[in-house]
Amino acid sequence: MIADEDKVFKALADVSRRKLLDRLHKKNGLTLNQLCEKHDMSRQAVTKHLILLEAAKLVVTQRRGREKLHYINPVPINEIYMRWIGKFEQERVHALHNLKLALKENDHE
Amino acid sequence: MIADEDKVFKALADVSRRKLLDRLHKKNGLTLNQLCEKHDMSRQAVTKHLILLEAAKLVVTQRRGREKLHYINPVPINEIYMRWIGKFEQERVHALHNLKLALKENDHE
DNA sequence: TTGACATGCAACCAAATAGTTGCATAATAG
DNA sequence: CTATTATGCAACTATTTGGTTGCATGTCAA
Repeated sequence: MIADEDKVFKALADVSRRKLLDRLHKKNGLTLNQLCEKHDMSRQAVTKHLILLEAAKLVVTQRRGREKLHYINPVPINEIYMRWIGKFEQERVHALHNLKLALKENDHE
Repeated sequence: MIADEDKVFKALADVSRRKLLDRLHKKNGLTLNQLCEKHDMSRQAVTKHLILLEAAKLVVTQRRGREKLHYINPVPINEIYMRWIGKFEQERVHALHNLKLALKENDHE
């Protein structure tokens, strides 16, 4: 069973949090202050979002002196896909993937 | 771009709505009343959830006389996976690698 | 036609959410 | 040491969310 499926879904439900994940995806290991730049809200608001992302284990953190580094953790998203989304979509996604491969192969000819 | 990415994520954020999708996945084309059975809430609460699922295009409906039939639609979930979740998964190994490096660095202190 | 059944609509309520501000604490640079 | 920087904590607020109840509408069966 997924430990905190609900936490993951709820964490992903907010566009600000998805944007934070996007930023960590582009550049991993950002500090809180770095994550606050380019976001139109207070540092404390960002902190709260990061707390939820951490609780959902979508982000893991590490202290370096007075800084807190944030790293994206893809495992929960993978689990969501494997155990929940997959049950609806697995066959379809695989079919599309195979189709894409086939078309790519065709390109090479 | 995904038309209503936010609506889909928000629709999936509630456990009652995920359970409704589960039930439609097991047996498609259920009426509102059938969906209300086995759920510990009023018919109107279920209706509201179904409205959100419909708005996110996760469920499509069809009238048959005085009944309303509900069908699961896997397309939005597929899009979420392909365009959003996939981009994290592609980098999964890379991200884990960075995390491992960071933790290792911390060890050296 | 009339009563029962299936769904729709609107007003209301409590709790959760997303945000704010102000102050506290801890680490680093000079 | 002291000032600055980076983060943490707490109280407060407005809005959204998930639920309720009551009544209305539309369809079907007897």
